[in-house]
Amino acid sequence: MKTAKGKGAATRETLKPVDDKKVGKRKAVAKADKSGSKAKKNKLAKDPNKPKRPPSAFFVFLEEFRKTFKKENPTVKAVSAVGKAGGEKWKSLSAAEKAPYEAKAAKRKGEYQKLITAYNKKQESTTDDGDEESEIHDDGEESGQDDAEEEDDEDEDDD
DNA sequence: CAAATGATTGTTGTT
DNA sequence: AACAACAATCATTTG
Repeated sequence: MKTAKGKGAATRETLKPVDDKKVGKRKAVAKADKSGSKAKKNKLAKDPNKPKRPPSAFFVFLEEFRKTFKKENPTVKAVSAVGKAGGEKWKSLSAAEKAPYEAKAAKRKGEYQKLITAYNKKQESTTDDGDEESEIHDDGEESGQDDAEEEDDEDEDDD
């Protein structure tokens, strides 16, 4: 067993290179850039068709928590209040309680990956070199496809 | 009037 | 591998 302090691959021990409670506002998600000027935003083009990221277990839990929170706190006004309360509560939950939320989040993730794949497939068409990959040809196409089969499987362990 | 912000954690995406 | 930004929400606030 050498490797002494190598921490080599950090098998156990929580690896936390950065633990900043607040990185100082990661970003305020800048959006809406339509001020006449066309800023050539190379790299990372955002497409309106790009599926949004799936909600994490925390968000799934939050959605329900929000309702409850507002129900018990109809006077609350800031979203931060629910966020803070939800965050603390979330940490208070046990893995078993988070399980159902994670399960839902996991499912959402699967669907998202499918969407992303389809989205990527559409984008994959042009083999042009990458300079101006933004081909702005707006025009309806893509006739329906993909039928969503709503499947609600409730697997609850019996106790 | 319209858009950003604030606050939470988790997950995905990019380098 | 590790960091960076974003996912929902909604009243408040600023330009």
